[in-house]
Amino acid sequence: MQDSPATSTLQNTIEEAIVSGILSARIRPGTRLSENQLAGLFGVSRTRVREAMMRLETRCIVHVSPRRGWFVVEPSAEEAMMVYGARRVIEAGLLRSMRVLSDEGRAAVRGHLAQEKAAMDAGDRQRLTCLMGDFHIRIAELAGNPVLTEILRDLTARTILISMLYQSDFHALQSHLGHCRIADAMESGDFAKAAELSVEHLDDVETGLDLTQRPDPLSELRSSLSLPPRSVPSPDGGTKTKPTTTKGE
Amino acid sequence: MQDSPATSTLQNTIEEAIVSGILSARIRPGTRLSENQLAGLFGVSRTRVREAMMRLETRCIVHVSPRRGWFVVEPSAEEAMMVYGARRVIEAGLLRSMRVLSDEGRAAVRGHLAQEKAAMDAGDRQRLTCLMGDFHIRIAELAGNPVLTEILRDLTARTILISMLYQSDFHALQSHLGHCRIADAMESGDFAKAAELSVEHLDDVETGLDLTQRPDPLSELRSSLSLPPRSVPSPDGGTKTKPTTTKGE
DNA sequence: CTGCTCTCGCTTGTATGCAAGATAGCCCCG
DNA sequence: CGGGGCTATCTTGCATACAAGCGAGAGCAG
Repeated sequence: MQDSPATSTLQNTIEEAIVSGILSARIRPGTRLSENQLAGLFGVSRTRVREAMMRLETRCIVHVSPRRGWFVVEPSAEEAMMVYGARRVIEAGLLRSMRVLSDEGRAAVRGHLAQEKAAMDAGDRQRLTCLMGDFHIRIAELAGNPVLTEILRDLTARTILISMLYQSDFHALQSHLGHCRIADAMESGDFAKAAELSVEHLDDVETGLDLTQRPDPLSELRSSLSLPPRSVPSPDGGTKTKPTTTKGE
Repeated sequence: MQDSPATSTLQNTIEEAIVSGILSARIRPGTRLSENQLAGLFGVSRTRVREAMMRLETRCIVHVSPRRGWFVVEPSAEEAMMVYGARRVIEAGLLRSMRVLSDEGRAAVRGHLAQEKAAMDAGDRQRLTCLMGDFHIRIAELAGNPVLTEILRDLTARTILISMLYQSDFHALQSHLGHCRIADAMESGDFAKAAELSVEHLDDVETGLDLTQRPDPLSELRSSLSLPPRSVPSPDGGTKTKPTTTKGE
């Protein structure tokens, strides 16, 4: 199976280090990723860092502003909606395509929900964010299609960036309950219902976002000057260029 | 403003040239892509070619065999099933998520089907392959989600590679009729039915593949020797097309 | 004639060097 | 004191140089 990242070890080290940093909410959107810094950090030359960056760029996780630097993407409100839309489609389709839930599958889901609950009780928001995203990846995994799993992993990474940008308050309990309901439906073999619940759940999460709070303080100025909304590097709708300053926190 | 404005135009040129070559079935799976050759062809240095290759590699379109070269992927039978599985999930989910079909949408679909028919009547198999893949991309486009469109584009590219490997006889008429049925369901507003038809259609296409005909004639020998399954993509070197050689047709 | 070995050439892998652009800060001017 | 331009510096962009590995083919031994 060629989809798994096992090609060149160190190369993927850089790439996956950043992805895992995002998945665990340790790297914020807009973070600048200096080639030199990373090169020093990993003890390699810029060449390999650049390669990792370009790979991440094709995965829509990182973005380059020419001659200025690499930045972790800050999805716009439109992109955010697209990502959630894509997740709704894929996850619902995935659940609907499932026929049985194996015993290991059930155990995995149960175990995951327990972890969610533990993190919630401990108030560990960072870990919770990570687990909340992982839940959907787990489901994709037990559907047994690595292609889809890979796709959802990247979408989840973007989702986490989105929530770091727009999520004012984290309705952890609500999300957790959503997951539980989905799991219940799956265990009862009603995958159509699980699919519906999944759509609802993603809707809830998306509604919980405050998409009015702009990550780019200049966007309204930009539009009032009728400048191109955002530089769009890839056909899929792009990321914006933004000064290096992250908004104060 | 669909593609890169002025920054990495050439970069994307190499990448998209290869993808479009695959989408139009002009580049066969297993084709060797020499960095030097491509560099000369595009008038750039190997660096940029390598960058394009790595981007394509993260999209699972190209594959590198260390110190031997870059090759267009030759999906295994398992991968082929995974790709079809992913497409079923995504396309069915997509159709099911649609609510209306705009007038332009209907026109686009109709126009596309007409093109299919024309190519079929003309017996232009290459063009037909291209159009057949494009149909699904078109549908994704009119769902209005660029994220999903992008994903499906890459899956379609892989699908075309798969069909070049495993499709012994091309049931063009059957596929075309499948497309027509899906379009009909969409026009009548019955997207659930369109989704079902789409799943059936992809099933048909997949069933039409001869997944027993191995792209790697040595695979059984390899497995009987308990070597790693297919780390070397093109060991036969006989009938495979070479990059600059136009194969007769 | 067959089979082994060694070498040469061609491939990618990686680092480095130089060029170009953008930003920030300074200096000069009004 | 404020503003405009200039330079200094830091960033990426790209090409090139060198290193390392794999394979094909020549040459040689049996």
